[in-house]
Amino acid sequence: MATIHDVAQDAGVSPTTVSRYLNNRIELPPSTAGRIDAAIAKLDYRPNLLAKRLSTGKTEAVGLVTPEIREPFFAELASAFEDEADRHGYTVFMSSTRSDREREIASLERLHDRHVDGLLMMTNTPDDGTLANLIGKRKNVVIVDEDIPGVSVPRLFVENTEGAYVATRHLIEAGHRRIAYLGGPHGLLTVTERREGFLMAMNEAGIAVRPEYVAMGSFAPELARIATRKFLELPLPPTAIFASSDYLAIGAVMGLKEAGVSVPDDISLIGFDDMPFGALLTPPLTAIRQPVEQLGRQGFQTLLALLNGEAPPLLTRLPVELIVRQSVGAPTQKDFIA
Amino acid sequence: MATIHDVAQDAGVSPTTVSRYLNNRIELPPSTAGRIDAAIAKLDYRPNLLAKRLSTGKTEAVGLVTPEIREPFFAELASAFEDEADRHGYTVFMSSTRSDREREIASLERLHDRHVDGLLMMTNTPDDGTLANLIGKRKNVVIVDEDIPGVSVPRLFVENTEGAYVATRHLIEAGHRRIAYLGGPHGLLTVTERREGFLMAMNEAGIAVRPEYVAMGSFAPELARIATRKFLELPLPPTAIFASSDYLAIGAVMGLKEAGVSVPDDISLIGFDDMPFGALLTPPLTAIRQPVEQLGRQGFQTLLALLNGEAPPLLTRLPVELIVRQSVGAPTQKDFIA
DNA sequence: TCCGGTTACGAAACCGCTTTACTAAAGCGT
DNA sequence: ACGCTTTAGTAAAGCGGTTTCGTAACCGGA
Repeated sequence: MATIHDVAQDAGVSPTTVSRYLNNRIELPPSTAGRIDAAIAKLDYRPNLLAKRLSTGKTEAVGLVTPEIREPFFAELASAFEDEADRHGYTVFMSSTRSDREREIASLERLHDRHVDGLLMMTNTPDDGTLANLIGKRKNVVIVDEDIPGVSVPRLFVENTEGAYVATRHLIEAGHRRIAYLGGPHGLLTVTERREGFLMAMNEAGIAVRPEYVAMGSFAPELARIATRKFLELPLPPTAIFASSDYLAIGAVMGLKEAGVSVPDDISLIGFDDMPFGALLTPPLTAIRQPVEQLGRQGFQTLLALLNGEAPPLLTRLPVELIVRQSVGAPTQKDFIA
Repeated sequence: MATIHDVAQDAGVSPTTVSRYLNNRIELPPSTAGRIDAAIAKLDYRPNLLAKRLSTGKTEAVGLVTPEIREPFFAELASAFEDEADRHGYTVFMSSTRSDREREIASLERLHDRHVDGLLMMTNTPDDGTLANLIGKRKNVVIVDEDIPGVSVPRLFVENTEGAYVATRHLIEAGHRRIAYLGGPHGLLTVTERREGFLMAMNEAGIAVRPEYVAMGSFAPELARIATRKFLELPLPPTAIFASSDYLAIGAVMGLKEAGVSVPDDISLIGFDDMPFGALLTPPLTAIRQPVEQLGRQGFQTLLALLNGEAPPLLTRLPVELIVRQSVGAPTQKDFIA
């Protein structure tokens, strides 16, 4: 492979000149510039990025840490993030930690190793302080979607509370009062906030929240399925379920289907996320939509601001939106009797 | 940040010694080794990978080029690929080209720029020779899933023909004879092969393929939806549809639902891919499953073999499997009458 | 003709690590 | 006590760029 020296030699100038010419740090007479251009073309010269980076200390690359790239939410966010990065001349290192703390740490180290100029961090397991501690020592980190408490870096979240509130109101306005809630694992910001939004709407409507209508603990569809079955076996089953994530909604759909309960005729269901598959369910899932694409793009922009020495806001909240499809209806007569 | 020089100084040895010690190229007396270890710990030294790479010429990183990381098929493949790479000490650069030729080319250049030691290439738009030309000049490229004709690098495909054959047989064995086919864009290996498998099974069963039962041209659900509506408006509509991709199956489901036709009572449907959402459809989709995970893992292994100077097979075919769910039934009485 | 200012470019140090080639000192057998 | 082999290291030259500092040549004006 040709180096800058080869080009310089061929053009009859010094490497310095070639370097400066290529980086627009010098104005060259057309004749010289022409010779350099010709040499580059002739030798098919491409600057060695490694060398350039070592020399400049900038990598023009950023990292994206996701728990699991397989999951549509993260995949979509990653896609938008990458597109935005690309648009700004940055390449991105994606890594999928599979929610493994070790791998999360490794990706943070990567930043330290100057692989990347900065990174966008996502996690979905509560931090015991390890991550916070590590992030505290690094620069140029942006946290998205789920919080890592105890560090002061820019964060980008959605309006979880507001979203859950709107979802719950939607059920209440449809006439439901016996509303069940499927929540995620304890200790996570999204989980806490969404639960809060749910409680807010219930309180506001003067509806007491029955403990037997609430199931928390995981985002796994399987647990949601089981919890849903339990709801149905209650002497007085709920007339609606708010699944605080579309994955939980899937589990609920499975549980309802098994029990032969039909949505929305027998029971209403609302999700949170609005993943593409929601529209494919039968009936299509009414849900709170998270602005995933924007989360990715704005995540990069925030990171870029950080890299440019600006001071982006420490906390940004993106709005969510209610997408009405067909999984929410009025409670049936039979429920009023029961 | 501490450099190898700082460590050397602190330990009272030369950088050479530290470097060799860290790379296991030298046996040091415990006292010296201890001093170096202590210095490393004390200074929190981490080797600068950029410098190391520049020096060694190896990056220990590989690239993964996908058309669209948002799509479950590629996301899942990427996840497996990354996991396998990680297990072998490689980090991976993922890039999502959005089927844009420019971006595909850029990712190939990246390899040339020594960003990565090698890469796994996936594309889903027919090549006009540009990609083939570029790949021909590079080393350490593995092609997966879809072919780029005209280059001689290791390829990893699934048994497309066999899969389509099995799917078609499954419909025929259920009693169908009026079978429609939804195919993808022309010029793609998977499309050609799957079509071939379909034709094989039909021929073998002595069933003539009616041109009005075949719709090709794209993997977009929307087109499949429209094609499905057309099938239904035929004087003698098909009793079964073979969607040669799950995305096409989604379109078919939409079209059927709109027309109020029920699956599998009125018409049977079979897909190809077996994406996670297939199980969520109503009814759950019977489909040919592609070994996506294995495609990713074996893709990396093949690449690794290439990097190690071995000569992996130029063509590997991974088997597919029929997953029977509930979208295929017998043709109804009414169909026999019609 | 000489001076000051451009113009056009180069030498060399540096980024942080690896690796080749080499050596001082210790250990060992006789 | 001497030569030979280990042992335990080192100096220096890269890898391929960037950047700081500097200068030779030319040019116009007094």
